[in-house]
Amino acid sequence: MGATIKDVAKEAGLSVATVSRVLNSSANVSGEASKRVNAAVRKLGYSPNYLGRNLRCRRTNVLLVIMPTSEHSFYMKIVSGIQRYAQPRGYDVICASSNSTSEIEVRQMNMLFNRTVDGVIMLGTQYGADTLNTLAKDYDIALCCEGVEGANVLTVVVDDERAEFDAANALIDMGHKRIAFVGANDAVSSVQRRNGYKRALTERGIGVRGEYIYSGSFEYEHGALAFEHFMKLEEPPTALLCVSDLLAISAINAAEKAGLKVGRDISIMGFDNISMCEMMIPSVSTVEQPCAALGELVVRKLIANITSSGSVKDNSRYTVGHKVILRGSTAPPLTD
Amino acid sequence: MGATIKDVAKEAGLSVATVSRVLNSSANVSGEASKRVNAAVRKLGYSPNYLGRNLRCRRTNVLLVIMPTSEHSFYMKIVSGIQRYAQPRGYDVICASSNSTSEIEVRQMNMLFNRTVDGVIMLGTQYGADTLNTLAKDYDIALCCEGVEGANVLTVVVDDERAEFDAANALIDMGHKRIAFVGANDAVSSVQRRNGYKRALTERGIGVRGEYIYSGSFEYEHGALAFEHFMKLEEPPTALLCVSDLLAISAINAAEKAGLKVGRDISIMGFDNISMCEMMIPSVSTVEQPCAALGELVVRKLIANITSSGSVKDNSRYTVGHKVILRGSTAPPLTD
DNA sequence: GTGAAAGCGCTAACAC
DNA sequence: GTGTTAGCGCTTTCAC
Repeated sequence: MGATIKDVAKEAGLSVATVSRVLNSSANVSGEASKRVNAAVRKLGYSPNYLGRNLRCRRTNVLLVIMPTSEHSFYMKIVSGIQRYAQPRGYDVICASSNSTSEIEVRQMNMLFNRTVDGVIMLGTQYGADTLNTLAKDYDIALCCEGVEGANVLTVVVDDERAEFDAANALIDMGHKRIAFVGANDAVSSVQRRNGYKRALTERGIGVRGEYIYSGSFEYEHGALAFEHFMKLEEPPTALLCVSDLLAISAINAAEKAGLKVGRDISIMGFDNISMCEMMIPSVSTVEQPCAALGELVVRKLIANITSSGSVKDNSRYTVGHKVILRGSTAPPLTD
Repeated sequence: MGATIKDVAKEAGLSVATVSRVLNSSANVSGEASKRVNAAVRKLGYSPNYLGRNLRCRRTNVLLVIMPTSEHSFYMKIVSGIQRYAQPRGYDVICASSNSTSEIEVRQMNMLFNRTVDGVIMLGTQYGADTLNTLAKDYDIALCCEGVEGANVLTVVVDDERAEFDAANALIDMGHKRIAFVGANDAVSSVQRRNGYKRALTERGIGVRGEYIYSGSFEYEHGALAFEHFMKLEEPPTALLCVSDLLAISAINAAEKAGLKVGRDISIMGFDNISMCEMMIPSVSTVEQPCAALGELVVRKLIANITSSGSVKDNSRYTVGHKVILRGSTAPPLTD
């Protein structure tokens, strides 16, 4: 163990330069040399030290994905999409979770600053627009799933406004008029989705009621809390549009506990299309975010930025298509 | 961007050696020097290049966790436990997913061979015992959750045999006699759990029936397949003991679809205690694997191995405590 | 308390 | 087609 390129050179009776050439399969090496180098590599169990290589080459071919929370299969699906594109192109993808904590996120970002990785994809961030804009000048970063208002940084998201607009329309098409929205206060995605929800109601001639809009967070319990809030109203909604599947599932559980049959007495819809949606009884209607497509697109653009060093960077905002999926948790309303 | 230690030295009017000393807060630096270095660092926006540092120091203080699949919150919980211990001790934790593919796993392991990371924790592996034993000689590796028969490698797991023994006994205590086992063919953990299941039945004077043992894989659909298999029997079981929560949930869905009420007509129990267990209706009885404890212990021992370079390595197998958790998906049997 | 210089393992320019 | 060598950015020994 611990053999270096020098050891290989000695073993093969060649110079380190030639060994390096063979290792990097550059042209201008004789078959004879290749053979001897490969034999030496095998014999010594040599593996190139990437610290040396990367230091010299000023790049690592490693990309870091920072997730707000790791206990959410949705994010990992995006990572899978990222990997599927990046690996065949010579990039390793690693991930880390910030627990939505600024302190940890900064710490992860250090891997970018200290050259451990070539680029970072953030599936949500605590950074503000100003900081992101500054960072984007010097480093290759990208946002995915969750944009930041005013950040001129490579961003790939679904059109949240339009997606929730479509979801709300699907409920209206079923006959629902009393549709409530379960949102998370702060996130851009949540705000956009709320806008889409409002626009759908307005365009279809249904008034937007303040008491039908709940603002909590992405934490699980807020689904149940929202449900309880709505049920206390004089005229409770017949459908709940939730800003995430987890919130929808939380609300579904609360509703069932309260004796309602979801998908008959009340309709509840999520967002994301996590795998749990199909595992639940009833299965959960939702808006699909195309994780693989999100991941692939963002990493493709990021790699383009990394390799096009020098020329101007692509800081655009891209959107990928969503899809409303109706399952067992939604149905026409019993009452008007 | 891209300032080096040299630039800082020049800016501060000191040598690179002194700058390095300040940066690493070593003794023997005057307050004056510190002040000037820090000012220069701030002014230049300097961040040390870890490739240089790590190359020189021959370590990276980065640990890699390889998961068989990333779309499984259970693994990420362990990663959280690992992080919680490692970060305050100066180690960064990154993770990658092998999709249970040998090829990808080898590729991830390259980060160990090429010195990108100091150690690897595998939450399941495709490697055989021999390979692992060889690797463990030269590198710092550890297994967590899923051991490998015959591998003398640092391993931290729950006592699977005993855990499933306890789970089976819990069902027997409820009055069940016709208890079936839903296992995954290959994995050591599954085999151990089957042994525990058998021992419980035997010790309580209940015969082990071959047709009550299903061998599939950890893939979701096998829960449903197992359920269907058992229901075709002349004397179907009254309880299913599944080797994972996901399999249990799959079986629960199949049972409900077949018109059974789980937690009354049939009892179904999982393993792991993933967060979904509490979100399901009915909530899922299971055996808790203490993820945080697993992660903390394995990384503690691994770091000890890494830092005790030279002296002999700890290749022991440690177990951490499990806990049977009874919820809505299990109940006394209706019939004998 | 500080500086000069060697060297970690590697690649690539240059010379032959 | 191959070898020599400089140097990537850093830490650390050794002198002073």
